[in-house]
Amino acid sequence: MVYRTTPRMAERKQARKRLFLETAVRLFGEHGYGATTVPMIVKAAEASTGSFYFYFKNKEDVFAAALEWLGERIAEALNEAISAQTNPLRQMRAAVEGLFLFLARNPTEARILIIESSGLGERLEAIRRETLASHARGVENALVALAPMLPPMRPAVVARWWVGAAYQGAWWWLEQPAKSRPQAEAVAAEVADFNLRGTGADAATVAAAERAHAVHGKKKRRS
Amino acid sequence: MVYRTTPRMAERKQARKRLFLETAVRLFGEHGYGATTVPMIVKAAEASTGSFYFYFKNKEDVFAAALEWLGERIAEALNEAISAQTNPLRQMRAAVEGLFLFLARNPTEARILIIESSGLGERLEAIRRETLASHARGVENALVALAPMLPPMRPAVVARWWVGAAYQGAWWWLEQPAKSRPQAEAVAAEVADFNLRGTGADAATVAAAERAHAVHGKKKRRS
Amino acid sequence: MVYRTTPRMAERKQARKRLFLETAVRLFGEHGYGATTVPMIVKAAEASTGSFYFYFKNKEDVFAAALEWLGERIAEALNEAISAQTNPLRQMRAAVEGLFLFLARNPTEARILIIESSGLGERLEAIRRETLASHARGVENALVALAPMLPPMRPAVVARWWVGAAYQGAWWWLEQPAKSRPQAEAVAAEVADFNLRGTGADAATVAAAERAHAVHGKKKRRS
Amino acid sequence: MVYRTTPRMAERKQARKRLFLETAVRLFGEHGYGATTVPMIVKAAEASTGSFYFYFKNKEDVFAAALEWLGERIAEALNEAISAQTNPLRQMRAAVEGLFLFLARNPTEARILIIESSGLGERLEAIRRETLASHARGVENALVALAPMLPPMRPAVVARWWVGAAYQGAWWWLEQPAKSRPQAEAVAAEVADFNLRGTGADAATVAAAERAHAVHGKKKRRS
DNA sequence: GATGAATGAGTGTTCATTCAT
DNA sequence: TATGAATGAACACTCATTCAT
Repeated sequence: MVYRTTPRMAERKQARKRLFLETAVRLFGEHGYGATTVPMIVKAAEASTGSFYFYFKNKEDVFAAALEWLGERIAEALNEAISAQTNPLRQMRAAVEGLFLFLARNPTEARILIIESSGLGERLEAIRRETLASHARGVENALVALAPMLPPMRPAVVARWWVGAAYQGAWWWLEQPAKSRPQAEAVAAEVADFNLRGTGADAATVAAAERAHAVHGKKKRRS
Repeated sequence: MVYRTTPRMAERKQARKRLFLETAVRLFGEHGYGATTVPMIVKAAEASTGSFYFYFKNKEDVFAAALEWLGERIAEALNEAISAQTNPLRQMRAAVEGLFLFLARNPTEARILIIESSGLGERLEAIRRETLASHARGVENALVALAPMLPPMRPAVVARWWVGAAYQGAWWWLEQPAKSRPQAEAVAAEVADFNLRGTGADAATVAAAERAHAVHGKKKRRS
Repeated sequence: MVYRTTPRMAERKQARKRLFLETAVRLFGEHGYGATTVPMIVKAAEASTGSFYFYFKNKEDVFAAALEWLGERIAEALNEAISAQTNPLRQMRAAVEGLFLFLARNPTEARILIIESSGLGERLEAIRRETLASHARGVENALVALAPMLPPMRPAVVARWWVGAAYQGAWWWLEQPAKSRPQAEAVAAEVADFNLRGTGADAATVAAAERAHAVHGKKKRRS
Repeated sequence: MVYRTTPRMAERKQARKRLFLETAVRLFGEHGYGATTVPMIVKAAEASTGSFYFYFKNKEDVFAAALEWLGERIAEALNEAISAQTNPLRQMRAAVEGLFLFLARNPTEARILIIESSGLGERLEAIRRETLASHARGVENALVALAPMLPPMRPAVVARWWVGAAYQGAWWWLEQPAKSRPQAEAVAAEVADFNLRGTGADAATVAAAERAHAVHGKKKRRS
């Protein structure tokens, strides 16, 4: 007596949309926005044009959705990495490393965030800006928290090039021939070192932060 | 019996090509490679399609030429900034500041170096890579020269994100509403500080370098 | 869950393609390959550019298809004409007459086989060669069958100019102002006579062949 | 004191035009009318666009000139071949052989006469028609002269496929891989045999013609 | 929901032709 | 005369998008 309409269909629908999205992210990453065509996506997803336009208003729409989805995935990855740490300094370190590692491990998809900065219209640009900004935010907060111990600086700004260095590092890493690449983790640590030193957080500062932290919170992690 | 091309004609030809080039750089910077069409360039240059194809083999060809030309202009600017300094540390600082300022002052054109990283074919990608790499090279050399005074690091790699921070900084700066932007020079200095500290060149190192330098060359510039 | 293409749709599709094909054959025949443009075909077929390229990969592609289609139609006509005869000599005669009449009756389309021999790329040239060759083949077989009664000759070669004469005859006939044209059938017979005599099949041979034939198969047609 | 202007200049001018003409004939033969571009001709002739348009009104104009020039060359060759014979029958034979041999020996150029039958505009078509017709004329005259000895036929028409067979023969010959080609002269003779037999000129007729001829003219030709 | 045929504006590019030098 | 820069119409072809089935 159960009318099985909505649940399974909704599921299917979601799956279909997700399939398009994944395909789109990959193709956009590989070829860029302009050089990726709707026929390409449709073919790669083994679907039909009509189906595509059922789920997305237009090409820009998929790109936006792809961007957002990717942003979420990165945010998740970062949050996980950060929340594993409680000490602000360690969090900062975790943020760069997390970002770098995500980029290094999802190269094609990640490229979507690096390429095509302009000419995509306000809307897309806004989404991308927001994605990048959200990466920076975590760092910014940590910087603010540590401000007393650091040389004077504009946290919002510094956070930006902190992220810039991570991106650039990932880019460089990806350009290396796969066989002669250093360990991703090693490079991630190196970027983090560079950035941490860049903020002026020297050995003494680090030690101080550690101590300060040890006093307030004794615990470490949730389940 | 041979009808030579007069110097005047050659001059005109040069000017025409340059006009196309400048127009192209601007438009590519504004809209990206894919969204800039040949008709757009032609119209903006107030020329004709045929004329365009007389000077350039391809759309790709103009882009390559534009990239190269821009690369040269940046290199010039950097060289000038760097060669005004003799102390390696100051040179490094001059390099970041020079790059940042160039980007900040030639925003549309500079964007060409950031946009559309993939889908442009090997050739264009190679030119772009080379342009960016050449920026990093100056920094790299300085890093090598200072190696004994710095913590261990891969100069080639660090140079990359050094440049990355400058780009990201410029980008951030450009995004700010023009009226509320901080002084470009101030931000440039800030980026330089960040980067210098990032290399581990602390106050002591700087002082040491200054002294070392003072011995060889009877000083050069103001404090 | 699979949405099949209904038979009606398949039918429509076939019809559409055929429409393009017929239009193309006519235009190519009238203007030649180079002077026939895709817009011309599209307009004449009252369709759209996109539609055209939905059915054909290329301009070259339609030409190839047109050539093949025409070849089939001619082959059909010839086979019909030939198989109405059983005596090899009469078959040979039927072949020339059939070819001539086909050309004379489908002038514009037929022209496609004569025009633009070079500069069409290997593929097209191959198709055309094959079409012409297949005409010659029937004649060749008959020549081989009759070899003992004829002067020595290279059947493959002779078959070629046998066909050549038919083409040239048709061409000449088409050039005549429509009103002063002799009866197509009369000219066809004349070409056949010329060709038959050319092979050396004189009155005696013909008679012999008739007799030989009469023995096996109890006659077939009228005098 | 001699003002050397006109004579040498006129010479030069002629040479230039001739150069263009030769180049054009070659290229048209190789690629066809449509696929041969003015730039191609200009480049191959190592001249300039302006120069080209100084000598020819337009592209069609060169093609016409090329056609005419080629026609003259063939006519010359044929006349020479024919006038070496006095007996009409031998002349007919010489005509086919001459034509075949010319085509076989000047393949690229000759192709110009086979390709591109339509779509070239009335004027060009007329020139081409005339060129082909003039080949047929010699044959036609001979046929008329021999009419009493031959079966009834339309000389003008038969002459056309006589020529057709020669063309087709040459075409076939040219298609053969160069190394496995039979001797051009042998094929020429074969074509001539075929054609002669086609006219109904049997052994008896030939002998009669020989005799008739021997009576009137005793001489033969120059060295 | 799904399909794919249909559309036509728009792209990159070529080429015949003109004309100032 | 000779040159080659300049023009713009036209071509082959693509692609985002719509819509009848």
